[in-house]
Amino acid sequence: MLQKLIQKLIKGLKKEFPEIEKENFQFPSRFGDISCNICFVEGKKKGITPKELALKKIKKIEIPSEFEKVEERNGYLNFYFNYKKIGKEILKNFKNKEKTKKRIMVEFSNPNPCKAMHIGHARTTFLGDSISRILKFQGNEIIRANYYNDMGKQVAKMVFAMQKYKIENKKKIDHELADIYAKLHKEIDEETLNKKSQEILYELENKTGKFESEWKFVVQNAIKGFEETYKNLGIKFDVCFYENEFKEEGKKIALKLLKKGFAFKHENSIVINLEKYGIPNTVLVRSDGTTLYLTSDLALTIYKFEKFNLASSIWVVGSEQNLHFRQLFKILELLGYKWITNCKHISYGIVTLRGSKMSSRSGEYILIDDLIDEVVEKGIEEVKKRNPDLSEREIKKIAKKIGIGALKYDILKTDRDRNEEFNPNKAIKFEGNTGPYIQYTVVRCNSILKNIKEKDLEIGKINKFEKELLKKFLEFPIVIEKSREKLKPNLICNYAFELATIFSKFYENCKVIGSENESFRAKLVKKTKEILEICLYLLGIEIPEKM
RNA sequence: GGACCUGUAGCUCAGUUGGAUAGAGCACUUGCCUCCUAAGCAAGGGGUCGCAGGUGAGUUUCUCUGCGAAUUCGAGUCCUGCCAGGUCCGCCA
Repeated sequence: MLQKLIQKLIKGLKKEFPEIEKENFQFPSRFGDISCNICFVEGKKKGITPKELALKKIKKIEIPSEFEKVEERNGYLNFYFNYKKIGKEILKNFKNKEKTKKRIMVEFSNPNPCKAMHIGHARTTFLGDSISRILKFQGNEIIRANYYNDMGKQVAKMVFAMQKYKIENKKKIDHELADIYAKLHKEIDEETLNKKSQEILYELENKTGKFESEWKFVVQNAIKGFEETYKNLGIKFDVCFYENEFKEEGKKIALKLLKKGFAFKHENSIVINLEKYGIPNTVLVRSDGTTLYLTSDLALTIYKFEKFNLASSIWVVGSEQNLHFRQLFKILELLGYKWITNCKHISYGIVTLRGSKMSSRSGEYILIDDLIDEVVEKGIEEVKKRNPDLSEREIKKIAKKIGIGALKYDILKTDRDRNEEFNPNKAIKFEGNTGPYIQYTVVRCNSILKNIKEKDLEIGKINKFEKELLKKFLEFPIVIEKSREKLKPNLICNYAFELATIFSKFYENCKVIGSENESFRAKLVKKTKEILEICLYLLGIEIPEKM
């Protein structure tokens, strides 16, 4: 729709400005509805100031009927929409164009079975969920994958901890495991810990049966704990991978790399040679024959493409693993896999708490589960205040949607390239630029629509609040497109908040029910609701019926 | 030391392809519920956009046999250098 409008402008301006193209236009613009900088470009060439040129040309310009007027200001041409004419078109349903229908795997969350999930994990989990939704909305077939690193040094340490400490079953099991993991690091010196865990890992990886029962206990219970958390958060996966299943195949690949001359032996370990590509070398197989995370990831990635016939594969993993993915992709390229060009690492900055990174070792972290409890508790309080007649069950249901919505929005609204300072007090706020504010706006929309009968659309005089809404609607497809392209959910947050703010102003100033412009205003309400619903859906946030 | 990311209001963050007078939220001050939900709206103060320089006789990139093409009126946005913070450069994941 916007493209069409700009094309019409270009057609109208072509006679006076032969070189004009769509890059000369800006939407949205702070001045007018669409602004145009062509006079700066052509003025320069002709040696005339933009203002002079603009004033000279402005009278000769033909403006299409979709526009009401054009103004010169500081050398810019500012165009104003004829909202009455284009209103109906804007209010039509948003259609998703360019359905791509590719099969894409999105791997995210990947918690370690010796750390209960903390806020750091929330970022990959919410980002992964949202990115999956954004890609699915485009028409793609998405396979959501979770990868459990159930076979590595951390897990070996955990097994060691199991021998030293008792599980008391007083807390959620994954929390208790996290506690003894932290305790282990506090009480045992690093050298002993390393030595001991390496011994355990050797037995586990070679499947000798030793330590197997402890290992199973740790992994199964940790995952059980995670599943409960996912359920609370409304996060689902289509497939789960377990690192232990890719160890053997990984080792074979390492040997193949060795044979082909891409890797070399160093003191009995196998090292991949990437230096000539400007990437640091790294070990694929330890001297004792055990393998590393990268090694199994090689096998897993090949498996993904072969088994699922993927068009593309995406990993939502923190920026601390940027190098890992460069290495992974380079090695697969060396092995000749063509699909490697369709692999993408979506990285994000760390979540910090009071300026420093959270650490499961030190015990300095906030658990997602604890935060969920807190935020739902607050939700219950707030819902009760406003809806004292509802049943306890009803209240809790609503409170959960609001609380978890607040949490997800808080994490997602920061650009993923940045580190994110997490403030628990802010994350459970329900006012301002928050999830609940957006939810509240939708609930208000519904509350109006409930009391109104749909009539034929008639557009009368349009005031500035109504214009602002129409203009914002026009921006929606651009935002969707951009968030897809960059895979950045925070762009959706920004837009949703801006739209909700514009709507709230409209709501405050324009009575809908029983007004002269009822049919038109009702349609604006409906459209706002529809767009915000899509935004919240793409962010993975549910909408309560009441608030 | 090298690679990547970040630096915008007291705090947390937006800022489109370079575009006009740099914006929110929180916090603080003050108004607004007989009226579609006050989780809202209205008003107010608060800024060296880390610092410095550069952007058509130049530099960089692309392309070609050579010719050539792109990039400037305007920088928070692009380029270079410096400073500060973060992450990684483990036989961790």
